[in-house]
Amino acid sequence: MHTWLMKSEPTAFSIQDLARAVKKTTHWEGVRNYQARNFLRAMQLGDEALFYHSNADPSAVAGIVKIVREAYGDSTAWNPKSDYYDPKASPDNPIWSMVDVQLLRIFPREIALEELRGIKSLVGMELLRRGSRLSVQRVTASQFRTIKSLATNNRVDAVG
DNA sequence: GCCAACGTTGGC
DNA sequence: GCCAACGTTGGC
Repeated sequence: MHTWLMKSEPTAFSIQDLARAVKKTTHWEGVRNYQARNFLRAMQLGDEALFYHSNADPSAVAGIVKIVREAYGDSTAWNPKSDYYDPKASPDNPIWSMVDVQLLRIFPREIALEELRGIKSLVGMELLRRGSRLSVQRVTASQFRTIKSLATNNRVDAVG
């Protein structure tokens, strides 16, 4: 199993929106960056991803989702009415991919970006890199574990 | 293939 | 709302 981090602006789609969705599942549509798309394509059934609220107050990791369908063509790319429309894409040549994710858990408390920056074992994490913008990122197993335990353990020093 | 211009992301 | 960082576009 691999672990990932996926960003969403909560004003567009929050983890609470996912909790309300049918089967707590959604298409992760609209990724329009090649590196992020390639990560989507590398995802395998059962992989887990941190759900990150970007451009939020505060920006924070809010929970965990599971990949329940591997990459397939992102149909919003050939829908002229979609915000994510790409005239170069078509059903025969999707260009862009999406996966389906299902909510695993909403953390009892969010882990804000500022808090993550204070955790020694997370130094070097892609999310914390200056200028990091990638909306789908790889996360190491140990980074994933650290953040998961932070969410249920207030003793930050225990894992920092 | 270089690189300036432009658009977007996202923290602050 | 500002703006740094980054990716993409397109002229040459």
